[in-house]
Amino acid sequence: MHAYRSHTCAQLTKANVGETVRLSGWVHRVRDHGGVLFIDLRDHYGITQVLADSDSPAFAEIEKVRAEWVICIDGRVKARDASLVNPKLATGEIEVYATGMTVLGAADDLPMPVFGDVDYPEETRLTYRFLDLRREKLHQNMMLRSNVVRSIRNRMWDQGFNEFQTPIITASSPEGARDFLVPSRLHPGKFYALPQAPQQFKQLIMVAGFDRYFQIAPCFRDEDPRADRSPTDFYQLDIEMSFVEQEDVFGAVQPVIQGLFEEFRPDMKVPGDWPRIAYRDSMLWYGSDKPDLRNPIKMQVVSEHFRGSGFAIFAKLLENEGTEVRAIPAPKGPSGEPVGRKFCDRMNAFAQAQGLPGMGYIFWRERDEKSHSGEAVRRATELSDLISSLEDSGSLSASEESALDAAWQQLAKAAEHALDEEKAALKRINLAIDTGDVQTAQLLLDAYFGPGEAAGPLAKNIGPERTEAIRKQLGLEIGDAAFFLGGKPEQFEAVAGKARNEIGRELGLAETDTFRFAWIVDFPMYEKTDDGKIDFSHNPFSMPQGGMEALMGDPLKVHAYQYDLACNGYELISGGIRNHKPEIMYRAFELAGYPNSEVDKRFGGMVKAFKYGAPPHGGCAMGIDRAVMLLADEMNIREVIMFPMNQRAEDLLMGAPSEPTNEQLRELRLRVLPKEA
RNA sequence: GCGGUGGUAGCUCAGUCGGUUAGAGUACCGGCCUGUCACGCCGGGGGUCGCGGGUUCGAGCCCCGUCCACCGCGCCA
Repeated sequence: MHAYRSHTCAQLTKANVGETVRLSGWVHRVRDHGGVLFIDLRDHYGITQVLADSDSPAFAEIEKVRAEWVICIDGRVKARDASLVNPKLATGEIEVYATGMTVLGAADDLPMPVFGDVDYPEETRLTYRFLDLRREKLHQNMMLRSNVVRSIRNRMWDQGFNEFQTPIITASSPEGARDFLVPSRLHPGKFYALPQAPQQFKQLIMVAGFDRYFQIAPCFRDEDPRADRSPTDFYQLDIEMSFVEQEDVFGAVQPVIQGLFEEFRPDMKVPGDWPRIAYRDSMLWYGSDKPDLRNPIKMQVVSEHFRGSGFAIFAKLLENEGTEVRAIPAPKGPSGEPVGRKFCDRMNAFAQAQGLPGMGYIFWRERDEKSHSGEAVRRATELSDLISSLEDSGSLSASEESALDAAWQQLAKAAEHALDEEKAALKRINLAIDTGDVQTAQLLLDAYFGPGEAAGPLAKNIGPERTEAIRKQLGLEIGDAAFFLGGKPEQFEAVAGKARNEIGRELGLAETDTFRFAWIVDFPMYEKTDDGKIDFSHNPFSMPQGGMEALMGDPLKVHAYQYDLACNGYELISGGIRNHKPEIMYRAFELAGYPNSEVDKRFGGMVKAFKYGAPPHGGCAMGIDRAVMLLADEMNIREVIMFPMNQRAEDLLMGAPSEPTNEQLRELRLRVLPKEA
């Protein structure tokens, strides 16, 4: 017999009944009935019920065990009566009658239970991470992660990629984030850096001719965390390919990612059409460069409807250079419940909480028939239909002309008690029909006599014609609403994106059973910093679209061969076609204010390599932690990392960071400055 | 660095308008219990209400400061 076990806690079935077995594991749960007691014995693989009664020689010892002790049980496999079978357990048809027990590792009282799925404070969970990891959910998340990494490797190898390891202790590489530095003992006063990504190494691997590289690579960045961003370190699937254009990278990556998501979430849809969306469009339509496309809301520019309108805030604002008014359409959700004033006011408050002056809104409701009867609405619809068939035929027959005339007369009669402005509209409709201006005629018909009317303070200010034109542009109907934001787009875009999410969520518009992917492309190469300087807007390694020629014009108009893959509101992948030409690289840096000497100093190794025959190349990197988050349906990245840091980048279990000994500091020739008062 | 939310028993939480000795569940300890699988029943121990100050006859509750945690912003592909 093996020292610890003959079977795991998930293995025994009816077929083993009568066998003498040895099991080891943790005491998951004890149920002591006095004369008989049950232990749920748990290991990595599963749970087996152990039974002992007063006839068992081990009974007295077993009565003493407590939750999370590690014990070894000798016993006999016994079938359970049909009425006692536990269908929730794989081993539920049997139990093990204990004849002997050894305590392998006793446990103190627990700071948090392993049994059950109650939420516990992060601090406790992180301090006792080993207990948390025993719990079912985290244990499963980590197994998912392991399986995901295996699947990724297999898929990459199958596509002819080779995995290579790159240095961890290396040179600082200014990719944007803050470096983690490592003091050098052999070179006092000098420091290594931990790589923010294996960026330069993978490009060197391409120059070295290996053609297709990948690595599950650790990356280190000294930045503050977010729920979806681990401080200190995280893992990437790092990919690089030679002799490729952007679409080649997409073509290599999509089957890996799609296959991965299909493999681990068979319950979810993974549509294979991954649109390419320009960065500029993504910001306009979704207010984000990582849009959640499960939400169907697409924002639009509606400035023209507000220019010179009675809504002074927007009308004035539009007189300034670079301003726009954008609409967030809010169609009613699957419930069919009209989007009303209450909801609109709540969203307005949401925008204000995000620091905007507010969001104007319009909602469309059934026409209130105070000024004219429902008859007018019906006649207007008839007339509208007639006009549109007229538009199709192009000219009027005599019978058509008289039909139009009759319809018009009936409308005028039905609208006998109309308000003055409606009567004025009637006249204009007639005129528009006469001059063959079908569009104007229909707009006026719908605006003043259509079945729906626009409501809300903003609608009153701009009047029915403009609101109707907006409704038509946005494709909305009665029961729907729209929100409006104005100003310089860069100042409200992000909040608009959040509002879009919030509206989609509250109205229940978004899909819940789908992973929606999209490539976001054509990122700007440069951006203007707050103090008016030109700087790289992403990483400086991407090839500018248009090459050297493009770098001779306005830098802010240059797009880079730089792309992200967005999935359900997360940025899953980021990559680019690299700049492999030294002269273009020097120029690119020059535009950002770095002289050639600076390029040589910071990327000397790589630029030198480019001078000895560099292939065109490009690639990308996928956040492993993020991918597992999405697959595990977790909102927090710590749920998919074995030993994560807390919000202040501390490892509560290991006690990092910690103070070095004086000996260590002396050896490194370092002195710690006291904290400033 | 800034903003939001929170901090009451080992753990999860309740605690009304400022008012008697701060409660429940769970875990732990003791007793009973031979078919449970969140076993059940009886009893017990366990509290600097994050910390400091203030207002008040009286503070878990109100005020000021401070520390800690999480979420967000800044930052970060």
